[in-house]
Amino acid sequence: MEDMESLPVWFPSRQHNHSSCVNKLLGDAEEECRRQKLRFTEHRRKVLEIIASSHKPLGAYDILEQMNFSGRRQAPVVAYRALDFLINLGLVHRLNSLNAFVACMAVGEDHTAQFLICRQCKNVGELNSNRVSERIEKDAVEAGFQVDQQLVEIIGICYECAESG
Amino acid sequence: MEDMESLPVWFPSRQHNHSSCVNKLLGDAEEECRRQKLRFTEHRRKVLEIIASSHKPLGAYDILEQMNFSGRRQAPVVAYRALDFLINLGLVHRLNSLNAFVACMAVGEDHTAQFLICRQCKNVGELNSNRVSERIEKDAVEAGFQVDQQLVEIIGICYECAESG
DNA sequence: ATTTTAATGTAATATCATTACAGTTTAACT
DNA sequence: AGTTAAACTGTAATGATATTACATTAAAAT
Repeated sequence: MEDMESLPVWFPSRQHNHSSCVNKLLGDAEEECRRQKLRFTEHRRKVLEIIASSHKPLGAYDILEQMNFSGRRQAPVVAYRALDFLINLGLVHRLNSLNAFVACMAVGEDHTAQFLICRQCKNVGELNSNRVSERIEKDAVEAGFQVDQQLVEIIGICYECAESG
Repeated sequence: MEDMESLPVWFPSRQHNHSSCVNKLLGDAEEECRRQKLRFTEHRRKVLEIIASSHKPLGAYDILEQMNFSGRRQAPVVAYRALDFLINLGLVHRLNSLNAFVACMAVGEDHTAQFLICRQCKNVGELNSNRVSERIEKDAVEAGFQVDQQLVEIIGICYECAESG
């Protein structure tokens, strides 16, 4: 029988307002850091802000460019260090098919991040379907494989792009 | 109700003999090229041979090293050109989480390649579960997303590694 | 205050992949 | 067979992504 739970899907709409995302994520980050006694430094805040301001995936060097305070360009490792930190905290995801990064849209909720990547508008959303992750888990186990991590990236066309031709 | 079809899963066993894989793949390649009137050149054959001789994913530069006839080292683009060709033919897959390449173990069979990557022995297999791909397709569509391509990489521990501690 | 741990600054280098263009081979077409 | 077009190769340069190493500074723990 079909599972009838609703899908926890998220995709940025055209009239979507970024600043609320940024605020939410910064809040989540601060709370999470307080809880885990981690330091939310300037670099980390800045990188999170940059990523959260875009629902299109950003490369590490794109982020770096936006980190230039007063013309001073940071070394790549500065961005990568902050990214590692944010990824470990679950605030940022890495898209392996694009070598790029997006803000997590389901912070806190326990989810296997399944990404919806629109190849037209380049926006990225999350389809965090338990049905998918459980199906993968079950079939892998049935095949004798013990799953530690799932990586699901779905490339296609989002609703708005499909509508507008 | 549970779908009872058996899973088309493949994973290299310890006593697995590579040379039969190589032969099968070279045969598949020749046939496919004849059918599509494409040229199966020396570079392409060599790259396929190298990849098929390993079930551990190889980076482009690993492959390149093994292409050195008589000490002469090839330029990277030579490997990438052959890889592109073989990937388009469906004989080789790219693992996005590893920036590496493996031979396809289900040539001809229509499959969405779902990879099982053992983080201990580094071997890679294919779990080509229609149940998984259909679940992804359905849930994405339900979420208003039109799927062109699925990318599923499952990282964990294979049966033999789990057994041996 | 002192010690320890974590984060930063900076430079260098490693790794992965593509572009550009001239030359050659193969296939297709009179 | 000779000509043309298409595909493949050789070679060099460069672009894009990511990590290592190590000295210094800042923060937290004792």
